[in-house]
Amino acid sequence: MAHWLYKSEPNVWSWDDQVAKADAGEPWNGVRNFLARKHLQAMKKGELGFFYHSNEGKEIVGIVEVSREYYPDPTDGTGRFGMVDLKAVKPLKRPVTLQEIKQEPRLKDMVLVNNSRLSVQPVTDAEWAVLLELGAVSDQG
DNA sequence: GCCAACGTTGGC
DNA sequence: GCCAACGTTGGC
Repeated sequence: MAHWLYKSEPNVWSWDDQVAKADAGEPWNGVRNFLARKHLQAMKKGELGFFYHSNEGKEIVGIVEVSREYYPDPTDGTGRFGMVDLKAVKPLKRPVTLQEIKQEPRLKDMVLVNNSRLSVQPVTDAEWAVLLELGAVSDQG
């Protein structure tokens, strides 16, 4: 099962906003980048990802799950882009900061480190495990 | 607030 | 199909 990472500016859409939606979930609209779209299209319902706060916080704060697979994004007038729905699963027991990630040798190849501008990123199984460890979360597969 | 990096657009 | 210009992102 693939894993993902979603970036959001907390003053626009924060982890707390996501949690408030509970099982209803929230459309992850607004992606206008072809590589990010490719990742959205590859997602399967039930796959897990990290929720990352960019600009403010600069840390991974929670885990989300794909609750609806790729479908058209009504906010895109060109009709080229789509989105998935995400629902909050659980917060990390302790947030993992970008600084920590950069200092961890096992995470040196993370997309977050090497292509920080990509808003939807794949996370490898190995990276996923390390981040769960740093976030003090043990029971996610 | 600055600026480097990068993706997209559009003219040729 | 190239590439310069432009806009945006996001760390600092």
